[in-house]
Amino acid sequence: MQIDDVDQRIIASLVADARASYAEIGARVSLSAPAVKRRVDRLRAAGVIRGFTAVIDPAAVGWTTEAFVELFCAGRTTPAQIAVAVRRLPEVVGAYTVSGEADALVHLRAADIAHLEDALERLRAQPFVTSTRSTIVLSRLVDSPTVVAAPT
Amino acid sequence: MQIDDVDQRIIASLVADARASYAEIGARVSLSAPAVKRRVDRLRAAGVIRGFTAVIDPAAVGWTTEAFVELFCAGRTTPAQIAVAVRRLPEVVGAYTVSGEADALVHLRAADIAHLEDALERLRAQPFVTSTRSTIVLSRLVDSPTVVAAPT
DNA sequence: GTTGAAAGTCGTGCCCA
DNA sequence: TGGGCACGACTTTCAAC
Repeated sequence: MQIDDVDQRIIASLVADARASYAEIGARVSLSAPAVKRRVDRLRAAGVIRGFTAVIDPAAVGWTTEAFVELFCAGRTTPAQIAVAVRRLPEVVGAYTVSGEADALVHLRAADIAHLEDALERLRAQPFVTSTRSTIVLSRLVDSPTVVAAPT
Repeated sequence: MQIDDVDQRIIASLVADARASYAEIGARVSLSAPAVKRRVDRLRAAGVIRGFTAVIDPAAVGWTTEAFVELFCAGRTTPAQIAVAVRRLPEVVGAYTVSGEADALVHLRAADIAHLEDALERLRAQPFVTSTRSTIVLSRLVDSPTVVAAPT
């Protein structure tokens, strides 16, 4: 899909505040509210904008422990298999196939160490997982929900 | 702050759709729109809800290359120093101090390999960085913007 | 792409239980 | 706390330009 820089600025506006009114966004990008709505509808239909979400403080909802787990998988494991498996764990907030020694990197978020260990156990129970290497997060320095190009 | 399970369900609603009206959320949690608004205002003021954002397809905006970079830092480097440095790079979408060999883990998102290399160079230019180890993301299996407890 | 008008919905402050 | 009401603003869909 073609995205011009007006679209970019609309996206940046929505990333900064997803509850902004179309009139408000229009003022920032010099467009009328109906014009903004049409562009947003088009961007949503095209899958560029996947949805709108609230950014929650993980600690406030009791999600205080995080880890990154490197996954080492059996020879003929496909990314799709890994994807299916990790999506079953609600503790998984991110998962990627990666270059290097490990086959995948899984980002876990849990209530506490015990919960984390429990999730890790379920992850290791997958038949294709040969071994794992965990790295506990000590503190969160940056955690942008999404970062998009230049603002207004 | 005290969060009851009505708050939890309101949060879950907003995470699922940040543009839902208060009346809509109220219908799901059996509350009137003003009551929902008051709770949301309170949650925002308390920092539980940090804001509302759009979930963007990174590929659609030209952000196609990702990497995780392990940072090895000089002896007396504080997390605050690392935080300041990584926040200066717009390519950083996440950064954490971690247990294990490395001191920090930085999640980068760039337009392409050249851009990634450029960002990495700027990261390595920090005086406290003694060395880095990069892991390129081959594919994104899961990338939840936020995951919160049980839905409605 | 724009404007302007229509009807319906929503946000939000205020008051009462 | 919660709900109800009221007013103004916003959304959304038209039409016509």
